[in-house]
Amino acid sequence: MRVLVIEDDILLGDAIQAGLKQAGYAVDWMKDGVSADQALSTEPYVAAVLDLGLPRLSGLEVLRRVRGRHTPIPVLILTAKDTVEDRIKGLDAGADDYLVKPFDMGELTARLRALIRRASGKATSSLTARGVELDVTAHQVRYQNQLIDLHAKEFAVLQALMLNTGKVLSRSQLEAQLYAWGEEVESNAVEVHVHHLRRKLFPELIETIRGVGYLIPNEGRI
Amino acid sequence: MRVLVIEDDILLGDAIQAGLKQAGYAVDWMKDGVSADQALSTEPYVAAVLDLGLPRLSGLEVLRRVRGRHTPIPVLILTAKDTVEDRIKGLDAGADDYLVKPFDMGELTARLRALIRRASGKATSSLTARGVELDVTAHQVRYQNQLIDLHAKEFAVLQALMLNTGKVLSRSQLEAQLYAWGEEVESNAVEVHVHHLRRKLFPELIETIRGVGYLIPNEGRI
DNA sequence: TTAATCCTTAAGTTTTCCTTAAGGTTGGGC
DNA sequence: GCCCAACCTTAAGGAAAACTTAAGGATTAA
Repeated sequence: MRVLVIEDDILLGDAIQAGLKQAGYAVDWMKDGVSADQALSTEPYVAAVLDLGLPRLSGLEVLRRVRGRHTPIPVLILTAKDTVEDRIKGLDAGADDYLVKPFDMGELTARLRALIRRASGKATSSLTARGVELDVTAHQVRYQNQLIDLHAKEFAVLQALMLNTGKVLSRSQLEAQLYAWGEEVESNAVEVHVHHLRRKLFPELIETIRGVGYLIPNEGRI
Repeated sequence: MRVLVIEDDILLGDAIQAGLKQAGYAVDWMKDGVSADQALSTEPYVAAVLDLGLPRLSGLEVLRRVRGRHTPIPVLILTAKDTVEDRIKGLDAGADDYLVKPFDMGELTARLRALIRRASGKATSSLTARGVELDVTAHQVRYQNQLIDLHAKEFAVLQALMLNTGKVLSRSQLEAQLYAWGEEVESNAVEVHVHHLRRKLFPELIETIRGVGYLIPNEGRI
């Protein structure tokens, strides 16, 4: 789950980045509109947190460009308390939610979580596939009524696969979702996580499509 | 299209009910949580509009019970302007969208329409020809309701031919699609893959045009 | 800071599958 | 009907991909 934070204020940006990492996201942080726009058009983020007051290219313009490309990524905008006007413009330009500064980190993560879930088209905050239930909010996984202890990266891999049940995700797609810019891996780390998941849950849960990637099959397969 | 409205305020509930009926829905209206929960577990609604402040059983609890039964029905919650907290709890509990009171009826119907569309629309990118169904995202092929296990290169050949149903593809055209620059093949590899496809599916699926190439004929031909 | 936990790395092992090539078969031109 | 070329069929060797394991490095918590 990779998110992009677009914020020019160093103090605030740092706090947001830290808070979101704490919450388990891979976080990229851009400090101006141009590079944010660039990043949004190339990297697979699940959501973006966007401050409307930005140098070089306004937040509003970044948002318009994103929507102009028909990118359906959820965007949460940050506005100052007194700029009701901006907030409305933001929502009109395609933002999905807003927060008024100053705000509580807990609220930010909660809203982001809700946005991501809604965007994925899943009704509940828990995903289920083949008897495995993954609770996004509580960061817990249950199988045969047992709590399974998963490490953060294992959880992230499983979540990505379960959000895309029935679709193959290539190793590089998984990596792109798991690692922020600058923390890429150059080894078989994903393979190892998959291996651990299979051991902690059950081997058939994750299928290997040789030469293509991994998938969790849909229920109802033979 | 049957929807359930859960609202204890008589005035508001009546207005919502009238508006939705106007918009063409069959509307049931429940005024407390217990009966709403009851109705949701027995009747086939396509969506629910849920006020969070309810007597007997809170809206939040109703929502949790619905999701606890893994009912994937879209739920739109109504909240008062000053209860941001509630709204977030609602979204986390599995609501799909929210509206802040007071709201415009037109907006309610618009959002509801969007939710229902999203819930019913699940796009699968699959090709079909002569009873063979190829799902690109899942990397799966089905024939006579059976999953057929294809290797990566076989899948690629079949995909290329199915994307061009009714057209002849020469061996070199196929090779161009299968191999990146620098890994060209200098043997009859494509022939072998075609052979395997014919064996795993059925021989007539892929026709040979001697001296030209291969094709999958259009439906309606021999 | 230390200690504990978790993640990445890398090397060895296993598995899968792709190419290759040789021999058989078919089809069409003469 | 014969011959050549194109295509089919088969099987095996080798190579690439994925699995497994363990250790050291990094990160987090105390």
